[in-house]
Amino acid sequence: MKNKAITSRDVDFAKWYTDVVKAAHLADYSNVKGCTVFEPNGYALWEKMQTILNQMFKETGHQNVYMPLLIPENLMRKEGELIQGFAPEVAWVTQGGEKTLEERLCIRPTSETLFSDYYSNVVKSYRDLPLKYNQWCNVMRWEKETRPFLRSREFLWQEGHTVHETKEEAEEETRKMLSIYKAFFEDYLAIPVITGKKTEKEKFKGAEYTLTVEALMYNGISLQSATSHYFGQKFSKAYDISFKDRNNELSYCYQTSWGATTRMIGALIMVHSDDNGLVLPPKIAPCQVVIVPIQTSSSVMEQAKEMKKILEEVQISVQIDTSEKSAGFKFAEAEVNGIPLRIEIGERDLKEDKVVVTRRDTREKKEVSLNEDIAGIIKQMLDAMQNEMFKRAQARQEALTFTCHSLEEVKAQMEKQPGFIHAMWCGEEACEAKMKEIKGTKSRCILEDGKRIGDCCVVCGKEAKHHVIWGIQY
RNA sequence: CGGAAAGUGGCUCAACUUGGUAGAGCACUUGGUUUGGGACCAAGCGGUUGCAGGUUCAAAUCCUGUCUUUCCGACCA
Repeated sequence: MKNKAITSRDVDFAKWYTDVVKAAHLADYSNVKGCTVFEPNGYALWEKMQTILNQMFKETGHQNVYMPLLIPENLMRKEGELIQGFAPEVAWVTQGGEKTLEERLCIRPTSETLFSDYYSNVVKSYRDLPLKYNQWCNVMRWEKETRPFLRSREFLWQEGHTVHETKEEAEEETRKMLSIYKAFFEDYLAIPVITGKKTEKEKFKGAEYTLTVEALMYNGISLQSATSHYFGQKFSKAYDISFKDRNNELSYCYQTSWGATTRMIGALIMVHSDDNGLVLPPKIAPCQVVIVPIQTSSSVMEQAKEMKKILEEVQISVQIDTSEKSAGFKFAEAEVNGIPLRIEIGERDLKEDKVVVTRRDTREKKEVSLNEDIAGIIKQMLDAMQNEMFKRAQARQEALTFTCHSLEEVKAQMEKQPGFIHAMWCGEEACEAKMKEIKGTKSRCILEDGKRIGDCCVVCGKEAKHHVIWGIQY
């Protein structure tokens, strides 16, 4: 039976998205525009992402720290390009009336300035380098239009900020973090991504260059999903992060920053979920298996508890639905919440020494005998589901990836079905602006694969410099 | 920030045009019967209609402002 509360994905994608957010109890609206309540299911997903990313960051030598929420205006203004980029969306603290530049405070939209100011105090010698810090925090950007997880005014993220002795080391760090994000998206979120360099217009203001992870949603709209920036010495010179190098000379250090946000939850919804609600890849699902006792008799409950124990022994996360709801209600609830596998145990099964296992993504039911290695079978099913979800997302991305050689082709494609567009570009901003006239098509990233799919810029026809992926973004 | 629509118990909506005691279904609570795809019966709880102001004998209803949500643009993770 269809869940009446969820609009069909193919009828109204935007409505479907917000319906899933609400139906799966991920988030609720608050009284302040763009500030959402993270409900237990939504926050559990974020915690799971944090756990995995933290491990990846720590394995690569990063440490967590915490910087203040507030930034004095004069500190914010030291690096010119950054404040220029963020000025319209910075929220100021007006408590206390008129203030001087030193006294006026803003809520962090990002923390480059705070990290840089701190680094300028602690970095004295090449022996102090590198410093590889990360923080998990909230930031605030005063967005005009907001959507849960995809674009909110307050959002949660991690921002890594590192300082290095050499350009080479900093650039290597920038690349390494990009590859970590790519691995996280593909191996855990089961979302295929493309990576590349942002154009000058699309890069993070204040960076020398920005590397990006771009994903394609079910409806063909692109989502900038994580970024890794190389700063060179821009901030170190503005904030005076200098040190005595190996030749006893004063040098400015090289910096990076990289971040990923709660927007990843939005990506999970828009890539994998369906008209029955959330669908989660097993490796990111806070709860991987729900056991539904059909009856509440003690023999059934005993079997459910036994099953939970067996699965937990092999590190599978399990919940038993002990509510007094009907079986059908529990099935639907487990589905809308996106729990990867559901195990049904009832009187009928006890007699036959079996259970019924259902996969959330395909909704296929399978009978498994209790005489078999049930934990092994469940583990296999989770692995298969993880792999198949990635492959399905990959197939969808490929089906929505097109190559265009003229502006007319881009226009025709974007009006018919948006997606990733491969096209050559001359490097001029004017041509990017022309592309934008087509339903807001923007460059997603410059591919660094060295391939050329043509010699001429898709817009002006002059000599092409870059192979670019274009798309309409969230 | 421009254009459009909406806001009535937790949810979906009715009553608004033509001002006159706020209703229904679902959910929730209690009791009972149930349980293999969103169970059934019975009895209950819950709203001064987003907020503020105005008009009026009287406002969910008319007017003004404001906040929030959704959609379309512009801006952006």
